Amino acid sequence: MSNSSRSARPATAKERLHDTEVVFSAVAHPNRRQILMVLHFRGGEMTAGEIAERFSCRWPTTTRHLKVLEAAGLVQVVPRGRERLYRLNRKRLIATMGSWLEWFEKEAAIGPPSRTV
Amino acid sequence: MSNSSRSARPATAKERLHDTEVVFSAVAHPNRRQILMVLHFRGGEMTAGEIAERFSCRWPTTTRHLKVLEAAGLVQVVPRGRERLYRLNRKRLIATMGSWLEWFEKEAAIGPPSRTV
DNA sequence: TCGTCGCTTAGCAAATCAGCTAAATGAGGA
DNA sequence: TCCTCATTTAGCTGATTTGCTAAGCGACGA
Repeated sequence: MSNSSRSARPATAKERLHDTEVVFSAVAHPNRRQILMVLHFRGGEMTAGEIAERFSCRWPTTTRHLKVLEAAGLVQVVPRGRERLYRLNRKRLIATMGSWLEWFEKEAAIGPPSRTV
Repeated sequence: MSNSSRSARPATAKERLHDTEVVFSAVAHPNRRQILMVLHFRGGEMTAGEIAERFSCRWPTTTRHLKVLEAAGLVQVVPRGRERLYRLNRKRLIATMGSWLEWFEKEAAIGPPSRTV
């Protein structure tokens, strides 16, 4: 993740562009959206196993989805014994998608951002 | 498009699910996000040619992106002479993505929607 | 220390996607 | 009528994605 939430300094345009890219790609898949939902509605924290047992696909497939979400900065992992606790990064989800969507809420007057895409 | 904006009756859960799916898939590609942006910041209406000339890829490729956006209900086409005018459906973009995102803004208390994904 | 549990990694196959070129279509103008 | 312009359709190719199974690995309990 090129995520700004890791550093104190505000994100550069390039970083924001990258964030948009990885987040939008991550949420493109229904199972990954579902994982985020489940995670959110179960309090924001679940082990890999708890997540995997809720899906029809095999465990390794879920693992990979989780890796995509992690790479997008939408979840973080905390190893706990032999389990892995996945934690939803709700703030990042809302910030990244929300600020993209906001461009369409303003009336089109000023002109587009320099490729915020 | 299974879009509710076409009929007067409120969308069923199944339709909303489908809408989420096609919209999120459509905005997953950077060029398609860019098309929506350009369209928005140029007033919401452009011909296929005006759109195509802003992109590095060939015209047929842009045409296909436009078809994806159209199938998602994010743009509508109005033939005008030998041109095709593409019109942004900003309301649908905001409604579909916004209402999905809203699930994460509420505190997780009530439980998830019945597979709104 | 040995087996099991929880999960990930490796690697394969099928499907989908995004780019391209070439050809087709349909409206308008000469 | 015939040509050209604006755009789409058809069809190919290579890259990426998503699913799977099998194997690996570290933590824990017996």
